[in-house]
Amino acid sequence: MSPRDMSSNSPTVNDNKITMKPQTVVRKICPHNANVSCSSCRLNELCLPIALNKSEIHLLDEIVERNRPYKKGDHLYRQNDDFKSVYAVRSGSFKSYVLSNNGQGRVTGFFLPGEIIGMDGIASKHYANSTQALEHSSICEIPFSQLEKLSQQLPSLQHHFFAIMGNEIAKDQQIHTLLSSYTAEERTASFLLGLSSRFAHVALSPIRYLLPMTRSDIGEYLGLTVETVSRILTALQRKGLIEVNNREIELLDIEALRQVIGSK
Amino acid sequence: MSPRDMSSNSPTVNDNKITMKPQTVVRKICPHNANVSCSSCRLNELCLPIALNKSEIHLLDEIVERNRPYKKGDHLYRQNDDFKSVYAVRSGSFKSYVLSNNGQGRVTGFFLPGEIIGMDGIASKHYANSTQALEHSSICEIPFSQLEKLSQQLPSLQHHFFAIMGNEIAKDQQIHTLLSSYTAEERTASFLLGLSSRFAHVALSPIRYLLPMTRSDIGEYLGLTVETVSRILTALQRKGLIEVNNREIELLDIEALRQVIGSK
DNA sequence: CGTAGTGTTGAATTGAATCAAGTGTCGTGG
DNA sequence: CCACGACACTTGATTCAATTCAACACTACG
Repeated sequence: MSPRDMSSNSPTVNDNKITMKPQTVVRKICPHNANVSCSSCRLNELCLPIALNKSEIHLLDEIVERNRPYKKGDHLYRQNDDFKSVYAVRSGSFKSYVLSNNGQGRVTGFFLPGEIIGMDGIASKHYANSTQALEHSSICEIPFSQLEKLSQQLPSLQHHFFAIMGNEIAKDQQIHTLLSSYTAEERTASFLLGLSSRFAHVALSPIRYLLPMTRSDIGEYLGLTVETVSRILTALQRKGLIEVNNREIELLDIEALRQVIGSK
Repeated sequence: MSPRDMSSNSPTVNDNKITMKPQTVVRKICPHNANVSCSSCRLNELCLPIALNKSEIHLLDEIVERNRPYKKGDHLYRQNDDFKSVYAVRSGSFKSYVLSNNGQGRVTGFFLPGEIIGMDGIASKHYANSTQALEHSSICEIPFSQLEKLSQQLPSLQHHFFAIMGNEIAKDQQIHTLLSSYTAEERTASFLLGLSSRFAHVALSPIRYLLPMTRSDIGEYLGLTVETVSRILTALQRKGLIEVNNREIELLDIEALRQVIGSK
């Protein structure tokens, strides 16, 4: 159940912190952006606010910039741009990729609602990849220097952001293992199951979903060619483990899919 | 060897925890552990203390535990152990690995002096892999909850640790690209060059060094078999790019090695 | 309603794995 | 200090999973 309901009417107490407060409340109420505040966002639990109490969430709300929506193909930032913010996906999806010298792209990540983008730029102060919307999408931009400042004041925010970064590191290492030892079929099964549980997190069906990315994106992410991805999907379908219709995926036998990667 | 002689003569001061400081100075001066304090550690700039001033470093010194040396094969922690600390390599080297269900291990990382180990456990509170010493090695253990507390007090420490984690994320994504699109030769060349610059960071020769790990470790890390690693090293040697003698590597033509991965 | 992008399928090729048979090296205990 | 055994490493022959090349079908959007 969500924290929600926050007394919408009390601009009173909670802000004592950073400099000024009244205006921010006004901004939060801005009409044409429905679920605009962190406290009322249904992704609450995935994104940064988890573990913050109400007054803390208001402080976070103040630094979050809710940009205009991005349409398919729009870039959030490009490889080597100055690092300024991390981003939380509000709706839609994104992919990160790098371009090799020979022109080929390699996809380094996909991002669904509630997930955080851009942490690869923190250390070098430049984004290490480009990221673009895979469909019409919206984003919360969180200026990193402000996030750092706020983390000084809110131990639970610092703790949570360490956890988010640690989670990213753990996930990246799982992918390392996948890429270094899984077959094409194992990679694909693992990918489909991974998407499944990420969709479940945002209250979408874990057994029937639309792929936001192309076969080519999947291939570049998994270290396979488009043709191989296509063939594996067909093969998994023939075995009765999934049903594929273009971008629509249905997982018919999750247990058997888990078996595919069972020994790994 | 035993946990070292711990000041055999002063059962006094140094044990009790945080909150007191004068004693810590005593500990730092403990004779048989030459570069024991962060401020005098030659890895200063790689590890956490960078960007801290002297009094801040003293605070850090207080929470760092300098464990007894580890010998080859000793485990720092094992997969699924409770997460408690991150570790900075003081000397020697370590590898992290996971065991797959079918018994095979896959190496997820190598760690040289000045590098930080264990961040994969931050989010889940359990280490996601096992890590063990590749040779006789020593470590600084940094209890994470204390690091968090101290980061609340020292903005530059928080900033630096965010950067360390961001760097780990960026590195992991480079490896993603390597594993998903490089050939065996490109992976190997990239690996040798990567080690080269990491050795350079700790003031060791970037053109002539000893591999702390086996061919098999390298293979498990790069997603190749031992045989392939061996063949590639031989091939690079035949081409005159490197000289290999068992674990000893000499980079004869760094520019040509870069060319190997040039188009990527 | 056409065209560019996306996806599928088949046949041939190939890079790396596997299988196999060694040699080399190191640490330990006799 | 040497010999032994366990690893670590190398090299060759063969196999195989995935890529490459090629041709075609679908679909979606301006």
